[in-house]
Amino acid sequence: MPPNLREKVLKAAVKYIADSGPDGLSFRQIAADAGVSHQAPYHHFGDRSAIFSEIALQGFRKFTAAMSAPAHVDEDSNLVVRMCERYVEFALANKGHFRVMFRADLCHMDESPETQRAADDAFGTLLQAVGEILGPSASIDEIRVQATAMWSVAHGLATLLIDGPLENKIGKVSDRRVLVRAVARRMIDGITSH
Amino acid sequence: MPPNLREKVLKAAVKYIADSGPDGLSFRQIAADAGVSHQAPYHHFGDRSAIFSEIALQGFRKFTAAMSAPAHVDEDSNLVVRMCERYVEFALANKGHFRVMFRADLCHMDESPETQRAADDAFGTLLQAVGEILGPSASIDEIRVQATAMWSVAHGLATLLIDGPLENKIGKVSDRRVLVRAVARRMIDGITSH
DNA sequence: TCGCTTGACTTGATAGTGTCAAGTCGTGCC
DNA sequence: GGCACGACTTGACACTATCAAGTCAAGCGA
Repeated sequence: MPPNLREKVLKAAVKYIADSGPDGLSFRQIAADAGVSHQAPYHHFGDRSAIFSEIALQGFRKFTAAMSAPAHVDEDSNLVVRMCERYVEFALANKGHFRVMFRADLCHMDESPETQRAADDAFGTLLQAVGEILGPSASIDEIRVQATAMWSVAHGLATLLIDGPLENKIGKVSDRRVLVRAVARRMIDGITSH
Repeated sequence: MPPNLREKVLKAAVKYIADSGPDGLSFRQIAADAGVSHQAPYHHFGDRSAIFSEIALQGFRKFTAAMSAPAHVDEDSNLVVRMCERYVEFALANKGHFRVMFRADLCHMDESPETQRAADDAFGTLLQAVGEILGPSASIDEIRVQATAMWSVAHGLATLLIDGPLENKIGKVSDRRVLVRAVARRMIDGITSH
């Protein structure tokens, strides 16, 4: 009866994870909600970890697309600030994907090279952007350190905002933007004044 | 027969989490390993989430202690760099605790006010340290933003190093120190040149 | 000493879970 | 007509947390 059970299951899983986290996720419950037998989803994903790999794969692709999209008019003019902002906004807008993307214990990257490659691409996007800022004179090591710095800030902010102690303290998008920009500004000042 | 089952269970749980993450943790398995019935641990903790709350509580206390310890001779002279370093080193040295501390879904802070308070204390330590750096002229908002920036960097680095894509890339303590210091230096430059 | 609580368990049962192993059933193809 | 194959279903297994009763020794007031 359902035109595409696979999509339906995937969507339900992402929604559940966004609401309640990945741990309580139950294949059987999803199957019951979709009105199919408890083994129907298993047919499409084979394994509990397979659905997480798939979600992570989608997530990394969406992530890379979001990061490398052309600059919008109401975004910060600075590239690094913009990327930090996008990183955090992506995480907040795609909780269901983001919560899985950095959980190696769920994804089993080694069994899903596609997901691994999508993750590498995502990091590549970051490296490239930082390389552009620093200019051609920067060493690969320098770029790597700066990219790691930027990534850490954005990732730390995102996780603290989603699951951490900042969870309910900064709910409004406008407030979040102010915070992210303020934090990222410090970073970029540090980088360029180096 | 065992002098203190509670401690034994707690220790086993922390070790398991450090090795394999919190998700596969089984009360029954721990009980079996300890040579007691499957309900014995349940008597001490009442609930699966209770043991996570306890671990988080211990973690936050150890964390606060580690952060506010007097400066050691081979540490960076800069306070913020030192705190970032300690943060990351704490996370790496206490994976079992750290993995639980920022997982609100596991801890149920609202049911364990003690753990909540310990977490607040930890954030208080950070705020205080940043306040000292900025001096008495800094506004509370400014301190908060800077503390969040520092926290984000340290937290992002720690999580990326423990479970993220940097997991196996920077294993050596010496390399880690170089990276953390380099990243933190950018931060502090950004803060003081503000 | 009797009765009673209380802490530290044990035993048994229940519901829910992922996963293995067989079916079933309609569609398309040679 | 025969047959493979995708998309399921049904049934069973081992494992899990959790509820509900025991058991059993230590401690204590009367």
